[in-house]
Amino acid sequence: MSKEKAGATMADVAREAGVALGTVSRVVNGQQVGEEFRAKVEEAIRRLGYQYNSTGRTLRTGHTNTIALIVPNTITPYFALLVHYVNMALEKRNCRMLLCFSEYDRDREIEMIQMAKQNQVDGIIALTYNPNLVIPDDIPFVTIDRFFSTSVPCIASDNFGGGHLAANKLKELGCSRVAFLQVSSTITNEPSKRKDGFVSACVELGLPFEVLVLEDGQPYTLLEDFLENHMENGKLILDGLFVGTDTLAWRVIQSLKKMHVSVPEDVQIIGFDGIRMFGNMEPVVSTIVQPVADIAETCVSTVLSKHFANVPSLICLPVTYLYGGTTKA
Amino acid sequence: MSKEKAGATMADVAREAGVALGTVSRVVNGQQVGEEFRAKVEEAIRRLGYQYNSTGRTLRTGHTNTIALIVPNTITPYFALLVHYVNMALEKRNCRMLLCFSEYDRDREIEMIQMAKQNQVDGIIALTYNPNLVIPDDIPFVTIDRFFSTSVPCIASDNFGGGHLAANKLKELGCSRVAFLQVSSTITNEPSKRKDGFVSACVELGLPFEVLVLEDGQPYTLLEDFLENHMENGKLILDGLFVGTDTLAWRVIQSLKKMHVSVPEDVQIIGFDGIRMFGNMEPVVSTIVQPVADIAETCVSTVLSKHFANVPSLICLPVTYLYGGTTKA
DNA sequence: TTGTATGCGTTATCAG
DNA sequence: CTGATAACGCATACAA
Repeated sequence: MSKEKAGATMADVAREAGVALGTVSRVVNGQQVGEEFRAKVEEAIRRLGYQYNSTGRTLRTGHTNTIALIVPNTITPYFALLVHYVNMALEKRNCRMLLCFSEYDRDREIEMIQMAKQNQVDGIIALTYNPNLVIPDDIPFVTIDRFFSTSVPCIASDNFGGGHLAANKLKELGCSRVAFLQVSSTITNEPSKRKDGFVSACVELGLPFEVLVLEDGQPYTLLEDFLENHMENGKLILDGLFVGTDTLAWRVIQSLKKMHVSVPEDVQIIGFDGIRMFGNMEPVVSTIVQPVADIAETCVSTVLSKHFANVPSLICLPVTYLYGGTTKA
Repeated sequence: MSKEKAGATMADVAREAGVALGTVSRVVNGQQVGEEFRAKVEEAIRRLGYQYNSTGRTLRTGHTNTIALIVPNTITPYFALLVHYVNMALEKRNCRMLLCFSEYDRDREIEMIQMAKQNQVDGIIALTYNPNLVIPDDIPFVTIDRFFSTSVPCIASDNFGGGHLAANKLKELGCSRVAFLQVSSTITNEPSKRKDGFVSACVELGLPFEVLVLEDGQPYTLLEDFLENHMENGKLILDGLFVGTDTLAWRVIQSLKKMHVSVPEDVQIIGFDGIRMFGNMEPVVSTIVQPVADIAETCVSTVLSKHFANVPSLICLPVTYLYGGTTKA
């Protein structure tokens, strides 16, 4: 009785209601329609159990209200957060998310972009690592954490400011000899500026510092070697560490534990990202927090911007310090 | 020279190549085509920079090679893992993922399903909590962790077996008085069986046990009260805890720390899920590991099954024990 | 094997 | 304000 047929179309509804196809479309899209007509159409929709089919509109109009998001994976907590907030920002605007994982594979990054275009997405938001990725110019494209050119908007945290903040915080907490530790990808991207900000602040503050940046393929043991080399009489001669990511900070802490160096008593540690236990509980380490929700929101509003051509080419969003047990309170 | 026009279609390619539209379609879809024709078409595709548009095919054939995945969010590590493996399993089959977050909101769960249908997805995989969710019967629908009816395939871990395993493990590790702790959602779902398996094994083993199941809205302090009530002379009279999730296990450990009870010396703790630090590092607690990759793979192969009607209505996948520092080694 | 022609469900233009 | 009709890009049944 209630459902006559599985795939009723607007044409079926029109026939059932005794009106024209166009009228049904107007009702469905909430446009101006006479009250009696609207009632007839709505009744017919109910009777037939009509379900809107977005494919027709896409074919006709060319847009899908769908944005592709390309990230390496969703296992890494930072990416998981990003995916979450991007999707929420999209949904607020009645958009869908096509989620793609590159797994740090440069060929896949290229395939995903092509696939997204074949699916007529209205735009692409991507966090990529392919050193010579070519950005399509026929579709709004926004990158996260990586600047390509002035015609490709890049959204990032204020990485430089974050490095600056970390150095100042360590100084303020009484550190007198610090180091910056990082595992860096081969490409130059915005996160590379964490070091620059840190170094700049150390110089300003007159705070003695060292820097160790491991290239992506190099073994983690090099970092442990660095720490070993800074031990004297069983004590670490550094009393403050700024580490490029929370993940790496965590590993460093495990290493220090094995070396019987206590955190934060012997050495204070600040990470970067703002990762929390189980996603929303306490922070894993004292850290510089990326404003993930803001980043996501900005990516979405940028990629959907009506005047995409006039959009800023680099937007850096402010970071904050968060105590997480690995610094003095 | 290379790109004549942004939106070349098969018709354009056909004209450029001097062949029929159908021939282009056949070439693009890798069907049998004469060698000379194929060459002409491929050349024209190259010249025009033709990009396949999947919308036309969807309109024509009704399928999208897209599956909707509905989960509460992606901040919670377990869901983030699930999303990851589902997407990988889909991609292996050349399918896309439309990711939807319900945020535990029952109304949103309903909206997401409707939205997915409007977007012509080929199937839906959902992990939901709406107590009276009505499952559409006109589209393949697979649920995770929750049995609806024999016509709706449910994929889950062997939760009962996991509870059993936890009890046996605690016994084997020398525990003599144990408890099960859980915060349970209001609906009955597969994870509810963790308790049943645990209780069943304790009875078999003659292991004294207690059970505390908090309803979803109840405050966590009730759990702390339970622990306090089992203190005698500053010592906990329980020496083994099986906790419904790793997240809760972690919170319990924090509470115990405040009560000066040490883990695993005074009390051994086993969680459930298999969450790791930063997604892929060491486990957070000793735990029963859900086979997330298998679950994802099974969901995908089930929802895409050619004979969806004949698919099993409940598939339970084996869990394993993993040492994570909160039990004796 | 290749060409031709139709229709998938919708939007938008144009008449009425 | 409503009705009729022509696209949108592609797959496919049918004719050649």
